[in-house]
Amino acid sequence: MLKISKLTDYGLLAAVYLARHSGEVASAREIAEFYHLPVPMVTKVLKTLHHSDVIESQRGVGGGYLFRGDAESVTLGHLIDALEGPWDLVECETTDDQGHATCAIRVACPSRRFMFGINRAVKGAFEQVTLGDLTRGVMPVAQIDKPMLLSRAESQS
Amino acid sequence: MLKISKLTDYGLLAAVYLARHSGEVASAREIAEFYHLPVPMVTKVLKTLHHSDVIESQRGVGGGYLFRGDAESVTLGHLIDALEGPWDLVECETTDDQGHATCAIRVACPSRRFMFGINRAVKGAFEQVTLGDLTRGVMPVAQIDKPMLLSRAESQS
DNA sequence: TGCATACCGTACCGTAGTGGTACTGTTTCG
DNA sequence: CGAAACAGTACCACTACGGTACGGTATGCA
Repeated sequence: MLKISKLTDYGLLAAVYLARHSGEVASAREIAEFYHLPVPMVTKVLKTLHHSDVIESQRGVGGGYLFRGDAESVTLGHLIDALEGPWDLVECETTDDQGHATCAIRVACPSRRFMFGINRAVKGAFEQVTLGDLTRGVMPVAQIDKPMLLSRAESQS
Repeated sequence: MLKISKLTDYGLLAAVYLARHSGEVASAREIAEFYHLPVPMVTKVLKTLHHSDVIESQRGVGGGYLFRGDAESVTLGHLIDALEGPWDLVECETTDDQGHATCAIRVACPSRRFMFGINRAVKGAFEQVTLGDLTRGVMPVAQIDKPMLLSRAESQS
């Protein structure tokens, strides 16, 4: 349905919260209450972010999660990768462990090289937005450079 | 899971097929066999495209579907809208019949004005690719103009 | 007139992913 | 030693997706 899962959505919110309070420890409950979200959901997503080394965790009383580092060097693409796992707009794009495309309808592939481009376009857009932008509430505007686009298509065909 | 549904995928393939044979009538089976896809799936998606007035249909013996018009004036965004229906990256963005946002977690909204931007960014990217590009197998490259982006954010806050 | 072709509409179903909950550890601090 | 908070895993209801089936209608041709 072409939408980000709620879990990923929550993850972005949590990441923004921690980035806004950079260096400070915040418990899962604190974040959940701030956004009025179910605590278990937030803990789940925080674990995921921790596994991807986006945030740090501190166990025990007074523990929680914290973001330490440069918010400008963490991209939205990075966050979504961490939260959604490997993803692609179309199945044909997904690759297995060896990096081989697991293509269901091979015959179609040659007739839609464009899908690779669309996929890359969206990923590229995500890659250019940083966590810092998100914390500042930035509203990015995507553009596709048409002329460059066409020349690219020729050179890569 | 942030991916286009297979039905939409099939729809794009079908649209490309018809655009490549512009003005000619092609049956659902012809298209299905070309891409090695199940016929009922292709018919379903062709009906959808027809409902959105993207393609025309001809019933009876020797009938089928055909694309007539300017492939350059049909955008990828248009096609995806037709195939996926109204969509948004996050639920918070979706609006009801009156255009009001049906927001589950209202408190979070102010803290993520960025989501509107991301959403618009992706839609904007889709809007700049035409059916003509798709038939030519173009590989678009998305770009976000960062400086313009920031000034926009300020002016719109 | 009859029949085959092909679109039209709708309903159905198995499966997988999503959203959410629960429970049992394990670490840390007071 | 007990409360707070993370870690890990398992579970479940529900929805959407992918796919199929079937009865209906319009068209062309013999």
